[in-house]
Amino acid sequence: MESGMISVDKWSSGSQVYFLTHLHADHTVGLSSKWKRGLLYCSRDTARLFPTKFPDFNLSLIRVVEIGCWHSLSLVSPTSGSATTVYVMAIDANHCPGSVMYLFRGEFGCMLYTGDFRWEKSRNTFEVGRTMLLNALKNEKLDILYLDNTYCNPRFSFPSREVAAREIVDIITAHPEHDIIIGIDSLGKEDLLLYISRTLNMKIWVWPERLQVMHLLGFPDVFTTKTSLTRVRAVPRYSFSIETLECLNTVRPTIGIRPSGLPWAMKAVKANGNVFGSSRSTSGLNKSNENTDIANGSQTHEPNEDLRSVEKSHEYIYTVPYSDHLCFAEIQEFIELLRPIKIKGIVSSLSFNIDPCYFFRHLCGTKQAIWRLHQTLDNDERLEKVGTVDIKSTIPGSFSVAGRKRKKVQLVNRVSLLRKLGHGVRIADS
DNA sequence: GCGATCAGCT
DNA sequence: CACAGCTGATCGC
Repeated sequence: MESGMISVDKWSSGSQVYFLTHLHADHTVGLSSKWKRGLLYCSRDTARLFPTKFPDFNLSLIRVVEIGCWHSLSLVSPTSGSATTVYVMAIDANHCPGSVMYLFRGEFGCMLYTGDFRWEKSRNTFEVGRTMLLNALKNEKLDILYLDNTYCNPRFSFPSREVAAREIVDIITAHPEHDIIIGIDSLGKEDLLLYISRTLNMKIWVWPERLQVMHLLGFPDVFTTKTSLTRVRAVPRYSFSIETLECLNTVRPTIGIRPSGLPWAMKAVKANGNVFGSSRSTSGLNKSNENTDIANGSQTHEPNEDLRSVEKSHEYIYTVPYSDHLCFAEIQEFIELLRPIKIKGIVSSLSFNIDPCYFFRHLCGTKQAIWRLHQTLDNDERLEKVGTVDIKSTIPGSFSVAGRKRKKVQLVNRVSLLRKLGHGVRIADS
């Protein structure tokens, strides 16, 4: 059996300690109420929410990592077998309540695992997080960055959540006689609901389990399970469909709002056949940035803060690019700030390319020799090669990595295989 | 019968 | 397409 030191969002055996970035289901594949493989480190909010997801979990195994503080762990070096100390700091990831990124320092070097995150300059806590990260790094190099590359392609461009939230409020205001339903998940988008509530001075209906989550997180008392108190309801995304909307409209005029970055990403893919295809306007409402040369490193990519990006995809449905993952421009800013030696995406794709190395290798520290090897290859070949560079040769102590895979639908067998892979990383295997 | 995993859907 | 997730079927103990 493999032995290792630390796993992040990865729950197979063989590590000494385990870290969880946030409680979304695709990061907890393999975790269960019967967990007993070792200590589980997470943020305070995640710890607070833990029993709602894993009711019989042995809470004595949970260790809270306070945000912004260095924590030390006494572990056993998988290479030498002797005691070694690892330091870790959690930093707010602004993805969903409790979500954090982890910065590790140890014999393996310095690594940052972002988990899912967003990096919005306009957010009022942005400077706090940025300063925390830079102070923690001091002047030391970041050996490896495990990055949320969900939307790592210049075509994936959407505004800040602040802008998207205003658009959502505008839609609600423009429908004063309508009921409104908003599709959300079991965790995330709370800030959007609070913004709607504050701006329009109304309560928001949520389903009972969701109300419990709101209470556990200490949100203000603007959420209710009483339908009569409000015309705005946040409903589980899985129960949000055209059929649902049509059914509701037989009773009362109702519109649905889908907050998601995904349709914009997908539209870019669909309009061009692939993400590297020639630029073409996809809609009068949504103009993605027309930048195909990012890989050469000569251009910057500013977010579209002022575009009208609401899409009416159906008579009753508005889709708004409110994304809890960072867009391409934010990825670029994040990498330019940190200048890691090596980048590894935590999402790998079979259907279209989102490899951060393809777009940002010119921003990486000292790995030019490796990239140079591939410079004579054509684009397609290079794309395959850079994704498989073995980082074990670059980091003392060695890492072992498993990425979260995106699914490709045509190949059914492949899909079930990929499902097993899940998320996460284990560091410092022997 | 139970939990874990998988298929299929949005 | 599939962010993150649900339901229901099937598998293994």
